[in-house]
Amino acid sequence: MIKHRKKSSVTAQDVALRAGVSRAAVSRTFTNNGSVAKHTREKVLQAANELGYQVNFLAQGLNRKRSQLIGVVVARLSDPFRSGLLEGLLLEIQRQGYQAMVTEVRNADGLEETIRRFTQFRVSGVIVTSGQPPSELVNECVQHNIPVVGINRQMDIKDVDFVCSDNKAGAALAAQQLLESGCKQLAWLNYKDSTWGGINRGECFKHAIDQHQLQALELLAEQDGYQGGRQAAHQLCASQNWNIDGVFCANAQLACGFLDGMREQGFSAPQDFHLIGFDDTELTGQYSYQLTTIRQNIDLIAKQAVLNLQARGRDNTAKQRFDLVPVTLTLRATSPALTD
Amino acid sequence: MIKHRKKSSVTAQDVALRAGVSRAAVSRTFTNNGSVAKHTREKVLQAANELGYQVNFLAQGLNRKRSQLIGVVVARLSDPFRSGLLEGLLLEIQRQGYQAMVTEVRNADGLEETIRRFTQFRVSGVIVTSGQPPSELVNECVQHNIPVVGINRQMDIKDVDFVCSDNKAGAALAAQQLLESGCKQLAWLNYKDSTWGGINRGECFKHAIDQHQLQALELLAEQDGYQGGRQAAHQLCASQNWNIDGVFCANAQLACGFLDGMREQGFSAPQDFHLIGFDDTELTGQYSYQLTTIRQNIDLIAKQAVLNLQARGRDNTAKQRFDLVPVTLTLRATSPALTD
DNA sequence: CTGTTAGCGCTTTCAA
DNA sequence: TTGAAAGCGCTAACAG
Repeated sequence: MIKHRKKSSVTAQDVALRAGVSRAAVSRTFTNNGSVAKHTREKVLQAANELGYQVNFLAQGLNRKRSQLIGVVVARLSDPFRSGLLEGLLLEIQRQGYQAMVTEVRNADGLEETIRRFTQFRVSGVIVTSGQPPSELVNECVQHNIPVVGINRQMDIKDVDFVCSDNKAGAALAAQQLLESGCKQLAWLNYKDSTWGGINRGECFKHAIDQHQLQALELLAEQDGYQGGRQAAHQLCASQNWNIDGVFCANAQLACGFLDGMREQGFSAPQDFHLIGFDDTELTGQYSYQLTTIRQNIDLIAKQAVLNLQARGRDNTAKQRFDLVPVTLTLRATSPALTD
Repeated sequence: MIKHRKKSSVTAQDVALRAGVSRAAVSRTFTNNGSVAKHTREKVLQAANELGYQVNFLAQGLNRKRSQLIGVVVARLSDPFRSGLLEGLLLEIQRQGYQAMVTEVRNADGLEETIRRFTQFRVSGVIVTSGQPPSELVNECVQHNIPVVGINRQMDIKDVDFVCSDNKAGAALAAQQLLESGCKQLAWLNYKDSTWGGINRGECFKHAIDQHQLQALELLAEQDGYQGGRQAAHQLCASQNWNIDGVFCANAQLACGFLDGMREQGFSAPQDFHLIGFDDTELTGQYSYQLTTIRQNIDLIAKQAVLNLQARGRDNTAKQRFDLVPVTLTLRATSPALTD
């Protein structure tokens, strides 16, 4: 009775044996690395097929000192823009033949731990969509030759590439639209502990209307997201004789909340005021909102992020990059197209 | 001049050398596996600290034939429920000390490729929140001793554990609420190519009202999501003398779309009809919707899923599990609480 | 409790 | 173009 030792998985050795070649030949055909004779290659492929061979990525990565993993840091996926961005990133990462490791991070400690974990898996790159990577950690990545790219983050870290929606252009578009629509009293709504992206948009907005000798009232929501926007609206209405007629918001959630908050008080857009958000999520297009927004090009952002990772993977001496991704104005009901 | 060879990363060997112990001792202290004298342990820890040593997970996994990775299959993250579920899963996966690999899958081929990739990384488990894993692939997992759990999927695959919201209870709650609110003509709205979860809810709903000698009109949306619901409403209104006064929807997106669609035609809930959705996403609670829904307990689902993975990892001979996670009725404006 | 040893499965020089 | 051989960094018997 033959003891048929059941191996848990087929290895390159098994394939080599069956194809009558060496382990090296198998490796070569599967990585398109060295040169393999057409004939050998076919033998290997057939044997592999018959055996159901699959490369062990752990072993491969260990050897190459680099896995085909890309680490992605996310937070607050409940925000549709953020989940949309993640979706875009996943698609692009997969399209380029990588596999995404994703971590939800709640605070700076979490970020640190996460990035450390990423390096332990020898990822090919790290994409940060939330939080500010501590420069010490980034250094660790650089030492391991792991490229890091930040999306919509403050661009103040050495050795990290950034891709960011063109907040300045977006703010200018919003300002232009509001002013050309005849708004006289503008306001800017943001979460009080906003991320850099929001703050940056606000600064750009103020700067844009400053050109017209105007100033924006600054509304700071106590909470983030929908509820924050709603409460901000309530507060605004509670204040005596407010006369705002044009509002620009740091993101779509705030904007929708603000719109609803105003509605609760009996005001609506565009009748009583104009409203422009930022992000253009699915929600903003819905009948009950029909929000005019600045649209971020998620696909492009994702593509650019992965591209940067790859580029720096090839040449880590490249100069730090700051990519601005164009945004567009999506006109809907809350600040409709101008009809000359 | 000493040639100081710059090693790219610190290995257990380096730590061992510095601490004056063997490589094995280092391994032991870091995996809490064998027994280590307190003193040795401390020496190792200190040396590791000084050197900035981090376990190489690729090597560890290769050796153990199992990485601390968990593969998660997702789709259509634009649906808030789905992104919420992913968030819950990420949190739980991390809490249990694993790291999530996530793949967005668009079709059956993609699922197959993905699961294969997961096995190549020797994941500790696979969580499928979208698509139906081909049983052939599942077999491959089982061979590699990789547990698979499906969430809200059809429970018809051998060797896969399932965790699923209690659709039956949810449908019953919805039916009860609608009937007790005085609705006489019920309808059930679903996407025409719905996933199993939706279909199952519908069947349960029909069954529930059947007990009261009632039948539900079946509304099938041509599209999924918000727009599908909206169009379904338009279609309903276009049909002559419809007299529906209570609607149950397969998910929140459809429900919100339906509500908006009806509003566009001049009808609203709860004045003209009652409406209950399924999922209870952030959106459903917003002022403009205030949808009464059946709430799925995402945290529990996530917890249960990871638990099942772990349990089966320990004992893969365990009996196939079908876990039902309780749901609750969240009463809001579109079908308000009964006031006796 | 500790060190020695033999791999895990793959890639990659280096000669042939 | 091919094979032999030396690791990648870690774990897990096994013997002391």
